[in-house]
Formats: sequence, structure tokens, C-alpha cells
Amino acid sequence: MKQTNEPGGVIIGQRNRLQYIILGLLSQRAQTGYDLTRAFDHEIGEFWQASHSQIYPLLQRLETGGDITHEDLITGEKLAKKQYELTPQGRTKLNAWISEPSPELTATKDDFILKLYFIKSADDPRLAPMIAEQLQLHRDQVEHLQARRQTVFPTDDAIQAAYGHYLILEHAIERETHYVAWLERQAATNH
Amino acid sequence: MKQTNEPGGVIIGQRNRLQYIILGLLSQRAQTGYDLTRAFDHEIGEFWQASHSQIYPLLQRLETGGDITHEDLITGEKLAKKQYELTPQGRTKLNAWISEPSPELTATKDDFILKLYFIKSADDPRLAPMIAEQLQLHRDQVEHLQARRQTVFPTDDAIQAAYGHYLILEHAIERETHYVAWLERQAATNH
DNA sequence: TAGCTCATGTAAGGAGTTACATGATTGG
DNA sequence: CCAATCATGTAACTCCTTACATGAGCTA
Repeated sequence: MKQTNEPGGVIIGQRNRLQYIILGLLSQRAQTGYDLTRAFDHEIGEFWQASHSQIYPLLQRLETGGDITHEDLITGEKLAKKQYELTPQGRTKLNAWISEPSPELTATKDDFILKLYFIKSADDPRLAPMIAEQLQLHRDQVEHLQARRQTVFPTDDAIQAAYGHYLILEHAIERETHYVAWLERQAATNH
Repeated sequence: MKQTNEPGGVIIGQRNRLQYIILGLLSQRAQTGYDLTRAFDHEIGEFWQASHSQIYPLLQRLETGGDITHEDLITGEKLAKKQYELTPQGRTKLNAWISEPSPELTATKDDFILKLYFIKSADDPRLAPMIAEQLQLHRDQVEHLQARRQTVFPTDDAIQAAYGHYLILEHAIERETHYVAWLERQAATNH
């Protein structure tokens, strides 16, 4: 099988990015699997999703591999939790990943876009409702992201302390805003 | 496990979209597995990728399920190929998929964006080269997409005949153009 | 006749989702 | 005391990638 990659070719790959996200989250502070699971709901949820059934086994693998270690904490009478932190090796691995090139474009995998591909004619009656639905969806997303920016980055200090996170939030807001604008233009064209 | 989906929550899901893409491609004309494989390299490659090892088994499943049928063609002396076409059931299934709502946002899974998340400071020396690399990548992509538009949609008739495809190509060009503009602004800020 | 393209498969394994399973803690 | 949350796992399954495997047709 040809591996890739005429220009414009786009691959997804099987590179276990989740492990690096976990290392990255642990680089900020020691955390339990439960903490990490929640982080994917709010902290970094706009950019990556993972559930606990994927996280716990991966934590075990990372510990076996020497990238993280854990300390047992007891809450209350006997509830044990495992607080994980990076080893120097894990920190090195994280930094190596960040430093390595990212030369690949990722396919978007947007259902709506895919469906559009098979709409042959501008007169197709399904077109207008599809666009209206996406407008709603992406307008809501813009609002959500703006609210996130408000709460996560209320001050200039907050921005300076997590600059990259700020950048990608800004980028997501712009992307969604442009998406909305494009949809609005299509809705107008299709009157 | 909680299923989803605070606003801004984003899922990927396991809904076998590939089968619908195959049905969609077959709705345009009868094709072999090999033809479909090539279509993912050039026809629809900007929006979805699949390799023959995924396509051939899926074609078998779709035929078993009654969505497609095949006819054996002989090329030359004895090379058999299987030309697949939609059954009425398959066509109905395709149209049902297109008509059903697409209420979910898809996570972007962009490596660069992910790495940015873990860049804490605007002074991080890795930031500038990372942005420069992505600039190159996305500028190339804009060029590639514009060239595609040139070749696939040279005339207004071509646009009218595959309007949805035209729309998503336009959309991809805009998205990538805005991405480049954003990267340029970051590069300027970071001087 | 050698190399490339056409043509169709299977196998092995990793990534990700959904579901199953269990138990402790805390706050109303 | 009851419900929500905290906390950690395993099992089954689908999707997708990479690699293995085979053979025919075409063209220089």
C-alpha cells in the first residue's frame, strides 16, 4: 500500500497522541486518572476527547514504560487514588514530541461536509435545512468558545501563563466565526 | 459513561461513515473496489481517506446487507473485476443518511494545535519555528486546493453538475486561507 | 521481459467507543 | 439515608492502519 501523500493528501495515523496529551496535562500538575478524565470534559475538551476507559489503561502503560509514576493517596477512611506525575524521562518524551515536526494535514471528518459532497444540485431541497442546522450548531459553538475565553482568560496575566492554550482558543473562535460567515453566505445565496 | 455533550463537547463516534461515502460514490456511477480506492486518492481525498484493505471487506458487507450488487467483468484474458452498483435499498439508505441531522461537532485532531496547548509562554523558542512550519504546510494546501478547483470546476456547468462538491472545496479553500492568515498574524506578533 | 499499474483479497494490531462492574465519599 | 460524585478498573466491539499476499495486463 502506498503510504501517503500527494500534496493535499491527508492522513490520520495511529500515533497515539493521547499519551502526549496525558503527559502534557501531568506536566502542569500531578493528577489522578479521574482528574484527567474530567480535564477532557472541560479543560481541553474542545480539542480532544477521551474517556476513562481509555485513560486508565494508558496510565498503566505509561507507568510501565517509565514515563510516569504514581503515589497512592487515601481520601477519608480508605478510598485510594493514584496520583500520577511525570518522570524526567516522561518530561523528555513530551518535549521531544512538541519539538518534532507536524508535517501532516488532518482530514476534518465533518459529517455535514461529507453529506454536502453528495448533493448534486443547487436546487436540492435538502440544502437549505442542512445549512440552517449547521448555522445553529456553529453559532452555538462560537458562543461557547467565547464564554470559555471569558472564564479561562479574564486577565492578561492568565493569557501570559497559558499562552498556547490562549492561541488555540483564539484560533478556534476565528475558525468557527468564519465557518458561520460562510454558512450565512450560502444561506443567502440559496435564499 | 456519560455519553456526551455539554455545549462545546465534541465527539467522533463510530458510525461507519465510510459506508455512506462508498454508497455515495457508487450513486454517481458503477465502480470497482479499485476505482473506489483511487477515488480516495484524488476525487474525495481532501475530505476522507480510506485504503483498499478497508474498502474491499466493506464492499462485501454492503453486498451481504443488500445495499449493493456486483457484476463480474473480464479484462483481457481472465482478469476478473467486480463492478458494484447501488440497489434501490442502498440508494434509499444513502438518501436517509444525507437527510438525517448532523448535530455533532467534530474535534479537529490537528497535531500542531495540540502541541501549542502545551506551550506555556509567548517566549518559548519553539513557537516561531512551529508557526513557520505550519505556514508552509497550509500555504501549500491552499495552492493545492485552488489547483483542484481549477481542474475540477473549470466551467459554470461543472459547478452546476456537482454543486455540493464545489461548495465544500470552496469552504476548504476559505478555511485554509483563514488559517494561513491567522498563522501570519501570529508569526508577526512573535517576530 | 521487466517494471508499473490494475485488481482483490487477508492478517495483525492499535485507537477509540460503549457497556459492564464495583466500591467509597459527601452533602442535603 | 439517598443521590450525586469521586474513583478505578475490564470487556467487547468497531474503525482504521500497516503489512502480507497473489496474480493479471500493459508498455517500453
